[in-house]
Amino acid sequence: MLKSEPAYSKTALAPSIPPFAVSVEGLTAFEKEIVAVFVDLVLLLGLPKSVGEIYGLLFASAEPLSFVEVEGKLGLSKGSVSQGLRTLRDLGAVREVGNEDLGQNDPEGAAEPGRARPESTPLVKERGARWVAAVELRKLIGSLLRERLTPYLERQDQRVVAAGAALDQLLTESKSKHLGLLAGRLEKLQTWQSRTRTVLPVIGKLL
Amino acid sequence: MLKSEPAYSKTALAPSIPPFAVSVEGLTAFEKEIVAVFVDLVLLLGLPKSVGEIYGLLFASAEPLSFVEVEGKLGLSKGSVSQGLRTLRDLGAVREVGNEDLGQNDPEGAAEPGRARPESTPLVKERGARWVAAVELRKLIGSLLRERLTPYLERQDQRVVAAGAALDQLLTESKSKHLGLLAGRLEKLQTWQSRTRTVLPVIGKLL
DNA sequence: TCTTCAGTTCAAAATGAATTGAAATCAACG
DNA sequence: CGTTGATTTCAATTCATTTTGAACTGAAGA
Repeated sequence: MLKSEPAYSKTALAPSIPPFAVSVEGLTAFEKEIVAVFVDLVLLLGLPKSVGEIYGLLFASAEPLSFVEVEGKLGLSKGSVSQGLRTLRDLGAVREVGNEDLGQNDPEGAAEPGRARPESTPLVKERGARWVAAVELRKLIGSLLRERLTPYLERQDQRVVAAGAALDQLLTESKSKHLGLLAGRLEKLQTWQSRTRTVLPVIGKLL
Repeated sequence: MLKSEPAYSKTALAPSIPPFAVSVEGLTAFEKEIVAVFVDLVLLLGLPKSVGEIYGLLFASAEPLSFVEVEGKLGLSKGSVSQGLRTLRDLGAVREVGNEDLGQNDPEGAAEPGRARPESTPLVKERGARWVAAVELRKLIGSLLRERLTPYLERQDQRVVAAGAALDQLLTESKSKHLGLLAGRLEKLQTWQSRTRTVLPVIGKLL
């Protein structure tokens, strides 16, 4: 459901201030910095900027935020918020929590739609879900990396094999000469690849 | 320029990475696979596809290739080849070699009208440079990674510091309450960041 | 049932990096 | 020097992707 690709973006809505110009009017300095941190991280990993903005905002928020709050604070369109939240949920980076009582934070478990409704009590009557950042960065980064790296490694494997076959073909046709050199290079590719395979999990542990 | 003459249109509907590139007609199966390997690598690292194509072609070639050969074989524009070779040279991924001793003629021999190098004039008439892939993959990947990661890490450092300052600000204004939670998160960010710093060099060694 | 509003979908618009192409530059050679 | 061909430069274009926004869905609630 996700793909990749390097990309840069810029938020609309603030055409007047060229360089930094973010739509984020309503963010505190703290929130802005944290958002920037995650925007960069996410761009580095090839996800859309808006995804980083949303995660950063939730990470910087002590209480869960609603869809509408995210939309408003970041000045993103509904579409972007919807897709961004879904992406993040699928990655395990963000969690939906019941909206029962906003007084608390750090909720856990039980988020079923059929929650108690204190009748006639004032306060919240919003029905929308609320979102919190899942803060285990390790897992977050892990799943992001895995999501891109796994398909990548598979493709590369196939290609190296195919290249080997093609080279064998050339060898039997044996106009050989420089072919030994090419064989050597291909071998380098292979060893590098298998090394990657063994090293990556270790890295996962280390981080 | 002008207009029309699109000649080739790409499949705009295919969302994933299409394995077939329009340009590569004159490549052997071996070359195609190797090129694909490096195109993917390079895209993963956020560099332009053409850079991967060029490096892949050189990696798959037993002899050095000239600018024009690269251009022709890959069907890239001069501009792309120029920029790509420069990028690769700056990365240390590719090296310019003198064209004095070509040892042999063109690998394909089809397009080029004979080497026509009579003995008496030992020195080439071609003056263009020729290019080889620097095959130490370790260094290649290393410099690619370093090139993106270093500025990234610097920026992130600054931001985390700024976020800390902003949070302190909030703390002294002390509308505190949830702020402890935020402080905890910020700390997580800091530790994760320093861990990254220490782990990355290790990774560099391992690969 | 009707209304409202949170959330989704998807076609169209906006964006910005990669690529092109043509003119400018440069280097060797005659 | 002047020509020729190789390489660079850079504005214009293309292309892939993200973002938007309006129409839609569906559940609460009156």
